[in-house]
Amino acid sequence: MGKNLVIVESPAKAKTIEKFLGKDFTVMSSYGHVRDLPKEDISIDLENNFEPKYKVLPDKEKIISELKKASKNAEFIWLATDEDREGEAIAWHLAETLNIDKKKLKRIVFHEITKNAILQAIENPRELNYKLVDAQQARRVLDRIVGYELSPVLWKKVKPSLSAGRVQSVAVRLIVEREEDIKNFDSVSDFKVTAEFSNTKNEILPAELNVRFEGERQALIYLESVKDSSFSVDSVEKKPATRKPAPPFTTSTLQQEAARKLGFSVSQTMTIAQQLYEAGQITYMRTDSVNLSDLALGAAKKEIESQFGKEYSKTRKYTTKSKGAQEAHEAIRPAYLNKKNIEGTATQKKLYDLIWKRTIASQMEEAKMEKTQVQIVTPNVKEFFIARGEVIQFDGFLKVYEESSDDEGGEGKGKILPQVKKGDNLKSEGISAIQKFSLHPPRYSEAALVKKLEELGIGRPSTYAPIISTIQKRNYIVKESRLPETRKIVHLILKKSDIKRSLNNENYGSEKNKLFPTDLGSVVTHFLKEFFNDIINYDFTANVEKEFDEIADGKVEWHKTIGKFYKDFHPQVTETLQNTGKYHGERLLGVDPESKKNIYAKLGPYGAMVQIGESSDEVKPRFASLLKGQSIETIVLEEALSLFKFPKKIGELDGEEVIVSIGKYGPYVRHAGKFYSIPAEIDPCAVELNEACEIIQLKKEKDQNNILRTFEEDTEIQLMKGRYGPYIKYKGKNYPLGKKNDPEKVTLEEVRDIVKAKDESKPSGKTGSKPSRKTVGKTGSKTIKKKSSPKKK
DNA sequence: CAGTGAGCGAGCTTCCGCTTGACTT
Repeated sequence: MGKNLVIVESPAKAKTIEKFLGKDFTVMSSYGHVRDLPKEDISIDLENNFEPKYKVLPDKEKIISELKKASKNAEFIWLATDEDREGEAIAWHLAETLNIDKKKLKRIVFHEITKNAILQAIENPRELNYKLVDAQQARRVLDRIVGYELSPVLWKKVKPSLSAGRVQSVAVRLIVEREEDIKNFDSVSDFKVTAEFSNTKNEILPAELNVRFEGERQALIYLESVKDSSFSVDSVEKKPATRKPAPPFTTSTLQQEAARKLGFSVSQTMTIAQQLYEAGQITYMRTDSVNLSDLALGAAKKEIESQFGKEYSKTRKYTTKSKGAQEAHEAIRPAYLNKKNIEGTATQKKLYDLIWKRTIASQMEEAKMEKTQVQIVTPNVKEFFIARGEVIQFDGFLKVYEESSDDEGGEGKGKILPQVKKGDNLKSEGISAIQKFSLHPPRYSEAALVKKLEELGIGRPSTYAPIISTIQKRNYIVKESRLPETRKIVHLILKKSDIKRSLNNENYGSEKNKLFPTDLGSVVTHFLKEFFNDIINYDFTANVEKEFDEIADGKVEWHKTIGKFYKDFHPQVTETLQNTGKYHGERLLGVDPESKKNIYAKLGPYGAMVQIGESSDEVKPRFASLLKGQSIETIVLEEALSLFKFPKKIGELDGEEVIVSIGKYGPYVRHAGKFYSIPAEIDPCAVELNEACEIIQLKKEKDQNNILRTFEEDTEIQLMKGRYGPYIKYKGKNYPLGKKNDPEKVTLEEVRDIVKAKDESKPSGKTGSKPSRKTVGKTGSKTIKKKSSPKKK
């Protein structure tokens, strides 16, 4: 044991640093926060100056006892946690928990994991910054109060087990409001006119008219007016332009680019980045900084000069503009810039390649272009055509990498125009006026949501991925794809003095992996907006961040800030609990023509439903659940009425009744005592006998196909094809076959052994139970039970 | 595996931000 103990947050970081320091230093890791407010209750003394009651996190007991042992033997303890609010707090919690003697404690910080930076840090130790620690305590206490006072309001007024918080509730709100914008969006159409012209060498010049026409009539009038016209070049304008590379990756921009270029989900990107980090291939992946170390700048320069030449290199220092950035780390970059490729899985290679290119490009010269704009006119007609082109004169960083963008566009980007000059006559090869519908605002993808949250200063690099999974787990939002719909659009084509009109099909509205609000998400958001608007305001976080900064600057005392907040907030909680009834997001759809009673759509205890009659009536109202794809916000009376028609007899098959109905697991067909789910894309209201028979037949075939093998000796055992490879199905339970066993060759005996082995290892039959071998001190008597709700996909 | 939807009240749920692993049908 060395006489110096250094503590950092991440074990991978510890490993690297240990190499830089001599044998007198032992480097250990805290694995993040070690102490926190226990989750069982609010753990803040609300009457007594908001004193937090911290406790060592249950899964950190072991690491704390190891750190304690090591710190006893050390002469000095160097707390080298990150230089930001959370890092300072971790250092303080460590000092407190390990009971470190003040004379032995040294606080050091570094922003880059380079030998120089670390040795320099060791030369310049400082004290703990208690003001910064207090800013973190304020942040922690505020989040706890908001989360643990708001959630119970939802339990009582909306539904049990719901959650609300400073971050998650705003994330859900963004998605709910975007969906409302889309619902309220009126698509209008106009006519875009494009043409292809040819010069004397028969080279094609594509162009667009300078205006769009409001309707078909105006478009037609225009086409008529140029039916027999001649076209000529009125002007050729050339302008130089440049394009600059994007800054190096932060967590948020990496997530966005990996989604656009590689199709990775936000959590997938983080998992792969973590693997690269642990393998020492990239720097830390949870960062809000675009800064590169001098070492990296030098390495990039050398790499660029040797690969592309001196003229391609340009050293650039980027500064962060994102709100609330704390910049404790470097940007995400390759650990060694001269390593263009790495060993690893396909996805690791792809992500590394992206990071390498982005980093290198950020240190390259800008691209130089010449943009050309040609105006093409017709005698006696005021509208004119514009052809745009772009010629790259020096590719610069484009040689390596270009950032993608979510929206299409880039007029004439990279398009080269044929040579023409003023006065040249051009021949029209065809002019078309095509109806264009305006597009509703786009739905958020995971990465787009992260981008928006970052803009609002909400959430941190370490939480972007968890936020997205939390609000999905809570069933506030869902990630879904939707098939396109088709509509007819008008095409008017003028060719050789002849105008042809046609109606063409256009696909629109297809969505891939976008975020949609659920009814629950909408209702909860509306509730919070009505009663706690200031908490889920988009600038709430930005405002409290300013106050945290004041605490960190020593201008205010943290208890005061929290006291001021609580004085306003808590009465809203008690007020809402006392004076409001249940909130179900009820919406009146109309009147039932049969009973003349009102029909409502609302959130019931089992999800969204429609209801005929009032809840207060003596006669119980009738209820029916909404189908997938329907929502409280958008369902109309007619659709509601058809939901009350189930269960519905639709005919007979083989002498037995065929019935369509809606159950716990969605719509189904029932026949001869068996149930067959109706796929989501089929509307159960429209299912008739023919289609029902098809559904039955299809299900039977599919079941047949998933069976890999059966055994004559024991028909209860089946080998099945599953998502995670072949598995054994036996008496309603599943057992993975294991990679070693070939489903074609395995014997019945071996299969029985696998079943027996698994049943014996887990006699309860419950899967995924935690191996909590460590007894948890005092709380040992209070058994913490995990909810046993198997998650459905 | 294919109903249920009130009200009462047992006992439970819940936050954000640091970290890394575990493991499915």
